[in-house]
Amino acid sequence: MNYQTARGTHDILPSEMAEWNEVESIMKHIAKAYHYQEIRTPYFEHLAVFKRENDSSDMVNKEMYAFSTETETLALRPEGTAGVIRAFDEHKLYGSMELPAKLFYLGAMFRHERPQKGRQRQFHQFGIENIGIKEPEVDAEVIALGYDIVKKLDIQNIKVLINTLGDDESRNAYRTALREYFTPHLDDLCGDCHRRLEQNPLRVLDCKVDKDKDYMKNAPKLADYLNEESKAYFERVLSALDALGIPYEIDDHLVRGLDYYSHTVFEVVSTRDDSAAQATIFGGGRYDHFVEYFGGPELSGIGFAIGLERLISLAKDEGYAFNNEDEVDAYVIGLGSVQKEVLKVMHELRKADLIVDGNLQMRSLKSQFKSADRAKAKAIIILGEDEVKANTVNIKWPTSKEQVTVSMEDIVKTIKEKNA
RNA sequence: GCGGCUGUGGUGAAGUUGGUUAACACUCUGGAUUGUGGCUCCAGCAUUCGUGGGUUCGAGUCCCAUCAGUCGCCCCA
Repeated sequence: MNYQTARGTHDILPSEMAEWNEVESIMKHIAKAYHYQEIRTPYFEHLAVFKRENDSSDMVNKEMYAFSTETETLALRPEGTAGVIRAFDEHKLYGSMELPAKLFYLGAMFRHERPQKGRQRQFHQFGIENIGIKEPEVDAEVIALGYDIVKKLDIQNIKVLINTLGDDESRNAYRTALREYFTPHLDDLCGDCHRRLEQNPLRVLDCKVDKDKDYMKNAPKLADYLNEESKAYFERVLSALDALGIPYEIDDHLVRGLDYYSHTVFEVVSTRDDSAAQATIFGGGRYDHFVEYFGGPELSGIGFAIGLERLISLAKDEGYAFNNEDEVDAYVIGLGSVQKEVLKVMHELRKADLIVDGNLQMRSLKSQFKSADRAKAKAIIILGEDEVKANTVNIKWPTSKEQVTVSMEDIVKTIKEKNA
């Protein structure tokens, strides 16, 4: 029997938690600054929430953890947006919340892919959804929020890729053109592309298998099928980004894997060489019909998701200094049979809201000092049988080596004064 | 899902054409030194080389399978 984490899953160990907590707190902080509110949806939902008709994405078609009970078919969530929109509609938040509804989420996602660096089967995403208002400036604001997070972690080597898929009219016209164009080449297209041509012809352009074929290069361009409205919308998004000082690159091949997008789509990628194949830090876009799909009104929304594992690993690579907050205000050393007294002293200090550790074994003074060092104690309290008799303790501050003897009653006061 | 590479203690690793006590460094544990440590010195810490089979008189070293990681593809966060 082999007891190890399932393939593509990972324990986050105590030594790593400080980084996670810091990154999560930065993200929550920034989300708050943009006046977003947190929402938590279940880790599994009815399969149908994720697997929607006409969805050609691999994530939904090949990578989902789906399972059945006697009465229902469920799936572990592969992404956050579907659950959030489902909740938004189910609880009719469009009626009770000010629009745009500004929501953020944080949690694990599950995809059955072959693991690699920056790609796990259980991974964590922070994401936001801004639902109900369709204005180019909102799109820019959403991108700015993600950009702020990345910048806050001192990640410099990135670029923002952006594109527009246009509105329904533009995209339909373009789809028709693509189908007409590719149908004569059908025999020459790869298997995935056959499916894509049916479900979402835009993604044929994205195909890496067929990309070098001549007819690919001469394929119709989306830009030529955008109507004036869509072009104007995109222009305003770009000019808003300019106003915010966010540099970007227009990438007309950026289509993105999820089929529900329209208008603005974007992706922020690392430009570091060591980022390997998994360079995308966050990505997202606008969706026009998602809210209706789950039974709500016709509202447009926009959102993105950030991969936490990738973000943390990049922040480290880029030299971001994480705080190590595991130090202790006081460590209590006991000499002789004083365990009970040590316990009492610790108890008093903890009641006073201090972080305290101490030694409850019979151990040599030396090894106890070692433990105190390891606990990064700001103050070391030494308590022996003599002190117990005299109702005092010795307190030593390791950095200054200063030591005082105080009465039991004054420990909390002394520690608080000296540590501050 | 496809192809390549890798897998030795808590960590970084050495291990020659298979040859019998698995180097070295760090960490750790104990002691020198049960009343003031972080230096120094001494001692200890892998019946075993990811796991399971096989070849062989003999396997960490060869073969097969399997698991995991990693790189590329695909996809994406």
